[in-house]
Amino acid sequence: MSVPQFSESTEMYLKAMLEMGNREVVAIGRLAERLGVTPVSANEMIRRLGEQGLVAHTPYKGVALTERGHEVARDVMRRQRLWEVFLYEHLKIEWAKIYELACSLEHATAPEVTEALAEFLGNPKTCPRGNPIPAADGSFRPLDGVPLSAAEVGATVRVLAVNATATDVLKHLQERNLLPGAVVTIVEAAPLQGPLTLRVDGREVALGLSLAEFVIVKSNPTQ
Amino acid sequence: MSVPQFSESTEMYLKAMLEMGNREVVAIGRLAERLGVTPVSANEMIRRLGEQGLVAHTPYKGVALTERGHEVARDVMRRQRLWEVFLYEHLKIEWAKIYELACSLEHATAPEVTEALAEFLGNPKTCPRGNPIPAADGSFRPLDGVPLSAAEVGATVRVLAVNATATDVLKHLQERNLLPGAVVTIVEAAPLQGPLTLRVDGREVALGLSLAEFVIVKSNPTQ
DNA sequence: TGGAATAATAAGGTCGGCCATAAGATTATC
DNA sequence: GATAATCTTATGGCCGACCTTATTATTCCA
Repeated sequence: MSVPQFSESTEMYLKAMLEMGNREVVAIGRLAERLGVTPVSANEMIRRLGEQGLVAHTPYKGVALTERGHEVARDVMRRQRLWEVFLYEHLKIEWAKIYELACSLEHATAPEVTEALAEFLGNPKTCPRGNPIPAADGSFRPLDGVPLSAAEVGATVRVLAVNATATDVLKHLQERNLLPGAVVTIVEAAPLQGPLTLRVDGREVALGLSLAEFVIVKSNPTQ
Repeated sequence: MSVPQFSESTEMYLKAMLEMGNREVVAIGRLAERLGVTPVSANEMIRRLGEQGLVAHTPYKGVALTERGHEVARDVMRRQRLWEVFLYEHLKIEWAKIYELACSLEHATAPEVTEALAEFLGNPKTCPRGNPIPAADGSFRPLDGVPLSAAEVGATVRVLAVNATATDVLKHLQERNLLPGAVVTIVEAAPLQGPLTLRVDGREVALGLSLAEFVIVKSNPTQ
């Protein structure tokens, strides 16, 4: 009770935009897809968010977070990733489930709880999926990696983070050892948007391109 | 995301009924008051809860939890009080605020998080306000104390629990040292529903009757 | 026993966030 | 430059949970 400065829905839209493009313009269609709503609904919602000064919408071009919206989104993401750390490190909850479970908690978390939690956790810098946690002062430096789907064939790269949010996708990646820290060689890229063939921990695995988008890697790993 | 089997509103109604009367009949007017809604709204909601088999409403008599409703309410209360323990013991959050903050979190807590949290906390039996935490198997024994407002003048009693939920009320009681474990002598009860005069920790304090309702004491304390 | 207080019901309204359908605007591509 | 794909806007509808106002029913108590 009491907490919500912004509605859960508002927070989800803003966080999705931050996750998808930081400050960049995002197509409303993509956003709708990610949030599981129709494009029409997303359009309506974006109009409301625009009226509140949280996003800037350029018709037919896309939508971007305003400074204010970016601030709120960082705060939501901070809460979310702190809860991920707690769920994984302290409650020993299954890695693939923590995003979804933390996502519920984030909207019910008052500022003083967020900061006390951060303190309790020792002010972690990254969540268990490898993503950076925005700091209390709002500073936030996104990872500078590239999606595995964009890495060169033949290259050996290190997984920095996993960007996925759906539990089943996370489970799928975990089963293939595609976790932060993993060292991966891109053996082959099948034509026609076909799957990648990878070597992970000496094992060959196939990975669809759309899944490979979720795996953020560093092109020249420190070996 | 995902969690809510029952709406937040449903959970609040059921929990309030459990807090107010366990399985007993509660007047809809009282319930509405506690939840901060109009009696008309509470009536509507009780009808809906009745249709779902969670409560049994006898017109002009009041409403009581069904077995099913009692079960759900116990679960909500369990989540709530476990979070209270976490917020107080681990996050070091101010005692008077934990009810309200835990209340937000309770509705966003999936079963596996509840149980992992209980484990993490060492399966506590009571919350920081002294109230028992329903067990995972559903067993729940309410306190057998009486409200301080019903204690005899001259008696010396021990505070078992504080039943209040509003932060300002909790703060008020805390400032007067009326916390679980405190030993209190009822010095005087003013006439016409006037305040009680108490001796707490050697200090004389006045306490309005409606506030004294929130303080649950054991009549013959183990000294 | 007759009011006062309380409870219940009815009717109509608001708000947020979603839906479908349909029509029009723009952009991208061949 | 035409057509397909995408985006936007409009209209109307739904649901949950609340609101007000008004009417009727019941209970309690002096």
